[in-house]
Amino acid sequence: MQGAQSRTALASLTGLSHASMTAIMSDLLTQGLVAELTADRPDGRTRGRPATFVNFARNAAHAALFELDVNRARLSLIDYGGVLVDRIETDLTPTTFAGIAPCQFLSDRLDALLARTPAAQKTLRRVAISVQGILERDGRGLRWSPIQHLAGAPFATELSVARGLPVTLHKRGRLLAEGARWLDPALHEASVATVFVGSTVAMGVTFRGQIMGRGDEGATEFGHMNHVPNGALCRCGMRGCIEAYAADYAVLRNAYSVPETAPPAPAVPVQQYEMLMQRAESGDRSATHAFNLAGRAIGFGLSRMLAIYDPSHILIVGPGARALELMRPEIDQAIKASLVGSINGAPHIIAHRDETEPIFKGLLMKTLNDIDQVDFAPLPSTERAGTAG
Amino acid sequence: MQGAQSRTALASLTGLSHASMTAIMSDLLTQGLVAELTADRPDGRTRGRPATFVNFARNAAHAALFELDVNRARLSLIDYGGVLVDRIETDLTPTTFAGIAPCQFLSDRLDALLARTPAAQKTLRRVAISVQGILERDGRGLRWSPIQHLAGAPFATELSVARGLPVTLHKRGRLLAEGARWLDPALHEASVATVFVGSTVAMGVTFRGQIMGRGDEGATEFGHMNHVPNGALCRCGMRGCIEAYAADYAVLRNAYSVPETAPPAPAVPVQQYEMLMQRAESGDRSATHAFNLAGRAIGFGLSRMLAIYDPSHILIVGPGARALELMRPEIDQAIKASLVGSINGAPHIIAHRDETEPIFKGLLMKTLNDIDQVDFAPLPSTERAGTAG
DNA sequence: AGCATTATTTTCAATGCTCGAAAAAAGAAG
DNA sequence: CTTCTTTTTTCGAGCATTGAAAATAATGCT
Repeated sequence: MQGAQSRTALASLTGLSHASMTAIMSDLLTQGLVAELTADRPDGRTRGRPATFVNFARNAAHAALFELDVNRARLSLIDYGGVLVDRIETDLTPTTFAGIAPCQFLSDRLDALLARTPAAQKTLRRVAISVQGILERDGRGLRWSPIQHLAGAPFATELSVARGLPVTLHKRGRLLAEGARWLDPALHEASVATVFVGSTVAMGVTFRGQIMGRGDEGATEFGHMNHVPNGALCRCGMRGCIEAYAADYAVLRNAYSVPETAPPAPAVPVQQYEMLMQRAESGDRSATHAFNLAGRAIGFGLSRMLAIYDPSHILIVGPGARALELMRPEIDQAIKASLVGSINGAPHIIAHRDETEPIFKGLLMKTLNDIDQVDFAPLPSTERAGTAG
Repeated sequence: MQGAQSRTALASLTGLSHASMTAIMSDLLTQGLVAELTADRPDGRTRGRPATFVNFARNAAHAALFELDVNRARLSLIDYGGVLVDRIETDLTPTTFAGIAPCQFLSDRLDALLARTPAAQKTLRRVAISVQGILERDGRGLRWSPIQHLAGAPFATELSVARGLPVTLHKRGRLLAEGARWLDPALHEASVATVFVGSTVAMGVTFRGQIMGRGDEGATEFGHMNHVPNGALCRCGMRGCIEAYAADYAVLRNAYSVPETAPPAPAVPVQQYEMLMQRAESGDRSATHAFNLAGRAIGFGLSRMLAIYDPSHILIVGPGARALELMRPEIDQAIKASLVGSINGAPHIIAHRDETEPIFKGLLMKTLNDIDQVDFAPLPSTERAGTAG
């Protein structure tokens, strides 16, 4: 979504008439949600009345986006135009949240961020947090998370009270789905499964453009789908999950022939995981074997998913996306051993290079949408979606 | 959907105003799609202006519905009011379609049906066929079916040409989903997984009232989800499918200790399957063991499904629904061994007594809807759905 | 400079769907 | 025969949307 468009372009993009577009835009202009760009853009067309471009008014609102991962916390300040204004990154360790309450940690980062951009303080509308794990049913806290000491306290509610702002919690898998829709216009209304492979294995799923999962905050637990009954020990405490074969810690464990019932490492440094890939790419037997096991787990998982849900696109994102080619033979073989795979053929599985973009994009779009839907209440929901093309 | 309702009732049911309801109904009345009932119904209310009930005009259209199963073919004539007018049943054997082309078989039954109700001939609008197996992508034929000799010929197209009528082919799993929505108003907008257990294992899935699957005719292949790599031989030719443990032929095979790589029986008589249940219910060890294996396969299948899709309701239908209590311990145990199951608890799984009703109901509603949407083109789609309550 | 050309944007009257309120209708109760 | 109750219809208004025409703002050509 880059919204600098002429009214005519928006009209054909949304399928509305020019007349409607004028009416809607004059509404939004008086509300101060969009602005006309005076700077005439150097685009090819010269004849005719020059188009006046409209865009979201960047200062109409700001939002703070936290992305919490096993080894890193990232806080981004974005404006209503979807532009990244500022960003703070912090390393996390398995003991971080043993030393500081999650709410306090988040509040401190937020202070630091706002200190650098004081102007955003007045227009800050929302805080959104991306987490891994299983959310409470009400979406206000975590029941379980691979990030140590994070589950338990309802830190979203605490932060909301402390700051007097709406704070939303989003499962990473769900944001993957949201983000994938915006990576490519072709995916926006398609059925897409987006698989994250890295410190965890997660999946976001859209079905004809709708994000699947129970309730508004639902998501899948692909990483914890059973692969082998009573199999390898997973971080979640269960045995035989896909993640226990395909996440970074699992590949590490298998590459070094650690028994698969050994407790998983709480966090794997990025470099170590990258090194494993290099070793496998250069032919190292034990590393290759570990990635084969990972591919097999993902392959059977996908084959089982295909029996229920048959997306038009399968994307692999995250640090593990680089290892897709190492895993592909096993993935293909597992899928071919199933009826759907043998009849429909293996689906197209593609790796998306930038691991963090889908999650950030998803968080960003979801939050801007929340601002539109909730904070700036009665707007036609088609309007922001229309700028996708 | 029983449409005999007063305009006032319909208004509150649909949420539309009385004024709109009057307008819509007068439209439909002049189009001849609905009729007013003159027979005053003996309902409690006496005071006030008596309500005039409106209902679908039964003679506005008719449809012929085929339900093809492994051992039986059933043809039903229904009218626009959704009322069953007549029905013909025919036993099928694995050799039936070796002797007669599917199109010819269907056409013969259709002749027999129409001979008994000649009045329907003029208003017959559509033929709809419920089948098992995997459809071609265009939905006009079968790639594979457990019904012997049925796959291959594009008999839907042939019949359509021969009769000059639209003929649609529907995967049974999909109809399960459609039918389940109409079994209970509470299910209509819910997320429901409906599992058929009997001569096959099939599943229909709705997500917030929408039926899932690729394209308009998509459905799931739950029965052919892999349960155990390289496991029992399935009718589909693959190994380790859930069906190869949980369908009637699989239970039979396991109960008699036939090796699980032995070719599946092409059809199992209903009585034999019922007898197995009785033996298991009265404590027979080998029968109990066979149903345990079936429960385990279904349980792991559901647990794997839950990792991706978490429905609010799980229904078990079909002949095997009677055996649910035999299978439930293994189902529960398999689900409890997964992260989602252990955190969210085992979902509510309920058996639906009448096995054929969901499929027939689904076929009926889908076909009536097709008549509305396609044949009586530009009607507001809310109108029929509104009569659900 | 003046006019034709081109493309964008706005205006305007009309359409279609919806609604709330009031009115009309059809009986029962008193 | 009047009053009451409930259903159904009528009526005018509101609202989002549209196509067509008009207005606008530039360039290109003579």
